[in-house]
Amino acid sequence: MEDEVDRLVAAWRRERPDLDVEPLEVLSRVSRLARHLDRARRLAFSEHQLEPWEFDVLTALRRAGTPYQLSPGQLLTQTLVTSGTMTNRIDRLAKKGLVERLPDPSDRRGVLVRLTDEGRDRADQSLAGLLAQERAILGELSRAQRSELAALLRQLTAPFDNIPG
Amino acid sequence: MEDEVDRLVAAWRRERPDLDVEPLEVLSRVSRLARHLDRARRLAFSEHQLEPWEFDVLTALRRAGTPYQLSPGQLLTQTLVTSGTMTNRIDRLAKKGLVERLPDPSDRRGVLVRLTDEGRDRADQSLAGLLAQERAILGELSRAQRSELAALLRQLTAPFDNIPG
DNA sequence: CCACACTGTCTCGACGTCAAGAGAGTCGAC
DNA sequence: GTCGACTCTCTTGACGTCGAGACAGTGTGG
Repeated sequence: MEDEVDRLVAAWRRERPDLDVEPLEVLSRVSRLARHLDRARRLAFSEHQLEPWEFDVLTALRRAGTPYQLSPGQLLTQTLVTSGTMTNRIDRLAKKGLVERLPDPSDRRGVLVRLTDEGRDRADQSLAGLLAQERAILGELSRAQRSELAALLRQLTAPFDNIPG
Repeated sequence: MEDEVDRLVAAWRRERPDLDVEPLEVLSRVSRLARHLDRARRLAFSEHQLEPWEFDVLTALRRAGTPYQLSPGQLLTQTLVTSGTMTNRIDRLAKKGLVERLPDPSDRRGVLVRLTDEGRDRADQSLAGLLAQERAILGELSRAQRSELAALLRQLTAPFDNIPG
């Protein structure tokens, strides 16, 4: 089945036959798919009265395991936002009672963000919802294809995740 | 090589061994990679004094071929933004002299957005820059792997692009 | 020919993000 | 010890996006 990127690539080949636009076949699809996923996630989370950004922060803390706390800096690397954004997110989640800020006992510059009990429940509930939705989207692919796809994507993400930039 | 999603998935398996988090192997990588790509594109375009959103609109018009014009509605489906956003983008591009608004002769509700000569030049220049950068990112993969990856991604994007949602 | 539902674009206010930089605290070299 | 480079978090102001709705124009069924 044809998608929007097929049309996009065909158009470039007509308009700029001098250029090799093959990279777009992969990376434009990644960008567009991510955009579709954002929209789908927004819808899925609205049933739990949760925004995607709230989910990202709460689940990062949930994954950390007891006592469910991380520094703002650790949250930055997991969520790929800037520090100003993270300060703002923590403020709002704290106001809603889903996280709390504690001083870091071992570094007085530092802060620890800890999940409250309610925050933990919300994280657990919405993760289940997200997985259900993602499974539906991936229904197109066989198990073997999914693992093939994951492996190829890992090759592209690893440099970004390991050489900080 | 391990990436951040490997760590994320391992953490979930430890914290929530009752859940099957395999879908994250694919879709979390897509979202994170898109975020890294956004940052990289922002950097690449800054050499051309162009924002990513400007690139998206100008190249959509460029791809349309002479006379390089599309309706705002057509631009929406290509760029995956809302109509309010597109109005705003067209305003700003028009103020910079890169596009102009013309009345649609066949529908008096409608508008046609047309690329100016300068807009066309900027689109052409920055496309070349983007492709160079993307080629560097994809250097990790062989030609066969890239086409395998493109085919798998197409299966996921096609439903979104064809069943409007 | 005239309702009436629909389409295409724009307006508006609220919101989240970013980049740049400030301020407090840490730690190694000397 | 203490100077200076570095790290960590937060502040600020500008900016872009979104969602909801307004409005003009279209075109179809009765």
